[in-house]
Amino acid sequence: MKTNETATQLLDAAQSLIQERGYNAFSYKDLAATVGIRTASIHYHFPSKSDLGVALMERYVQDLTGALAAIDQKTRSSKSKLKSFIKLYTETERRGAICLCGSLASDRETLPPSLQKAIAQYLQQSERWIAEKIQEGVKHGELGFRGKPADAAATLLSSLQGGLILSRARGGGSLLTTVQRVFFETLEAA
Amino acid sequence: MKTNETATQLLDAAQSLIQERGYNAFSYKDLAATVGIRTASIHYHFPSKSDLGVALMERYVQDLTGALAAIDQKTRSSKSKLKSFIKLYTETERRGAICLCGSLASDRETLPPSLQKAIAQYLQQSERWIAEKIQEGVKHGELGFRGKPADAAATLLSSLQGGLILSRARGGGSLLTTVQRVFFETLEAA
DNA sequence: AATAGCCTACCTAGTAGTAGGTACGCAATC
DNA sequence: GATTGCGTACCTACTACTAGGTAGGCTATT
Repeated sequence: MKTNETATQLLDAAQSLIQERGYNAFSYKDLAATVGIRTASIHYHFPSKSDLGVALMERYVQDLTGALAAIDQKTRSSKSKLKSFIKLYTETERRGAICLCGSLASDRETLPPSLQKAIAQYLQQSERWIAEKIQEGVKHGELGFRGKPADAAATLLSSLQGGLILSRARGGGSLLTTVQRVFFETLEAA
Repeated sequence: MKTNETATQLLDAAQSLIQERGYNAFSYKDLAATVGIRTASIHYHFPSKSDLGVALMERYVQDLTGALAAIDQKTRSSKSKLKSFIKLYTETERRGAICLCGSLASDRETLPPSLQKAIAQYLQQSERWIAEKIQEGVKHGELGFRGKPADAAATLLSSLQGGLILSRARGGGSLLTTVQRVFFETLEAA
């Protein structure tokens, strides 16, 4: 098998496992079983577990950048852009998973600094993008929010990340639909 | 040393470790080092790690029940009750920790069912209490919120739990102050 | 004398990671 | 066009260590 293929499979498997169980609750053994190679061979692609984690977050940040660009391109109104963003989270919720970054952030204190940085970067990028869209929406009279866009952005991201965790703890249901509704009630209160 | 004393010390140490690092990232060895006994002796108090986890969540639920009762007793207005509730979280934030229950909820899929139930109970109890206060506030004309109190309650709890995680990922600052501000802006938009 | 609380000494299973080797493909050289 | 040399992608077998957990003994209190 080609390097990239196996490496990609390993990243995919690791991502699923982290989103389902957490960074400290998966092993190279789990990965090996999923991909169909031996644990030792994983070290060829990712010398250490934290190397794998860093690679995973790098890919995740890239995916985010791509997803945000796609939203910006194909959607016009700020409100529908924000809805598309939230949809990224409701899809994760439907899978019964939590955000890779949220999962890693929970385990933050046990992770190497390089991973901690990647986590912060992902969240910061998300937050900034949300704040931009809110600001635009307010500017164009689409949204009637009088507070600071950055405040609403931080709150939305918090409630999405937390919402995923609580949703799973509830054992199902669409908590994020509720979060979205409340969020737009806040923004549209004119 | 008396049983209760050691057991309490073990619970305290375990709680700190879980709030800092997560359930799967602490061991009886860590506990033993903190409390000053051998790992084997911990099994005398808590035969298995999940027994410890369950005992911990039971205590945490009791603490919550007590805290909510105390708030209900000493505070009059719904708004200040909600503020007192949020203060429980800002104190956790200041310690650089996350909620015990939120931490366990992140690791949910790796935990025994008894613990999963305890987590759900804690969150449900919190959510119900918040919803009650919002409903009261609206009824007494204190809060001008037109949506469902249960929706706002679920959203607030999500943003508090998520906020604790994001705040730590940021490496400081008072994100929850922002969350609180946005929350009351939502509630008071009349 | 019984019991509570902790100990030493051990177990099994699993962890990340390493050492050394094999099979194979792809170039450059003869 | 066969040979040499090197890189890739994987393997088996192992190391050193940690995990939670158990058996049985010692000691101080009751």
